Amino acid sequence: MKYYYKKDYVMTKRPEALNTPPEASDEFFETCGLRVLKAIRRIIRAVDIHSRKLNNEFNITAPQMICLYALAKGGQMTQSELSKQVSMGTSSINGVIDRLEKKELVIRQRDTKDRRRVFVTVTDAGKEITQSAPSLLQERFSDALRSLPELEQAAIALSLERVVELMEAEHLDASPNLVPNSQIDDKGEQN
Amino acid sequence: MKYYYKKDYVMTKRPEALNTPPEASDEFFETCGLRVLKAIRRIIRAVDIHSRKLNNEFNITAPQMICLYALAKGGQMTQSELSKQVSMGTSSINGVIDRLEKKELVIRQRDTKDRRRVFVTVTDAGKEITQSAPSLLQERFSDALRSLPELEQAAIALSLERVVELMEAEHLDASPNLVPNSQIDDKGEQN
DNA sequence: ATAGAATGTTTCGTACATGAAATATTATTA
DNA sequence: TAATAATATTTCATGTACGAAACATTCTAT
Repeated sequence: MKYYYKKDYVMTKRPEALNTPPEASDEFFETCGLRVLKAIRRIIRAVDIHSRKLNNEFNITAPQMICLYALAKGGQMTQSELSKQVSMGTSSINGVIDRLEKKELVIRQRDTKDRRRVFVTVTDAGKEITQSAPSLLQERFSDALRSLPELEQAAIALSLERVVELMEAEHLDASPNLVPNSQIDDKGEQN
Repeated sequence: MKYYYKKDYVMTKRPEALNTPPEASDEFFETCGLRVLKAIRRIIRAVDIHSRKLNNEFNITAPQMICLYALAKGGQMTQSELSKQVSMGTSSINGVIDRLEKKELVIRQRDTKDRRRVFVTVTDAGKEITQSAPSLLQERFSDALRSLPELEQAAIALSLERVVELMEAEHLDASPNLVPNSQIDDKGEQN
């Protein structure tokens, strides 16, 4: 029910920290908090710009690629299932699927048993894209990341996940489409 | 000059990794890279959701707050100047200022000397908001962050900034509105 | 002095992303 | 069975965010 970390990657030095810490000086925090916030904004921007570049070069954006990839990997799937897989709201997904469908990388088919459900399936053209460019998403950023020492890669992943944890804790009560979370990560981390 | 990690915050169970390291196995990377990417997407989502919540409760979104705050702190400013301050494109800023202007938290005034320029100024109502709610932006996320031990706060900030560095490296060549960067950070980090 | 370069802002088209409400379908239960 | 509840998708309004192009104004070199 509560958040947790992958068994192997845990912060050392965390036990006493829990006892010592209370008041990190406000001054220090001011710097740090703003640094974090600013960094997040810049990351968001960089992600956006990267996605546009993808779109110019390959006529597919990052969110579209992510959905296509998840569908290719997970097979036929309903939009709400997909939405959990990729951490997006159902209405956001809907637009993305619209665009993918228009490009014929994906088709929608109503379930014949329960006609409320609509399955989304990757077409052959769609599959081709995911195969020929499996790391379009990651691209040079990935190369850069890969070039860092493993330890630092892990540390970055951990920090980001920590931030996610902090941020999502706020919203657990407020996101209608979000499932409790124990549901989302069926295996410690969805996907 | 280089990034480093505080000695205390290292992963457990990873010591051999230090000796093995050069070529992070693709498998390891696969996990790590995807973890990072996924974490980033979730951060983006959390930020967005947080912003909407702000908007519901206080009728002002995070980007609007950020701009207002930057204007209050930096004083009268042109939109392109602001855009550098807050790491957003000029056309994005324009929309945000439109909305702030509509709420009368800000006014636009043409420079009488060089009539191309338009200064944006915070109104009294705007100032009041920035003062009465200086940390609306940060809110509970900040409380959470503040509650972490200093060292971990620092580690998180560092990791995020590392990610920014990696991501922005990709785009330096491709962003028409972006200034070289040495210009942006007048002191290693703008603001 | 004037054509054209440079600078600054705004508009336009597109895509994302969300929550709320509308719709469609199936399940429940009185 | 008929009202109602529950589930699933879609539509709508809003806001962010960007790049390219349109405008407006000033500067510059002829």
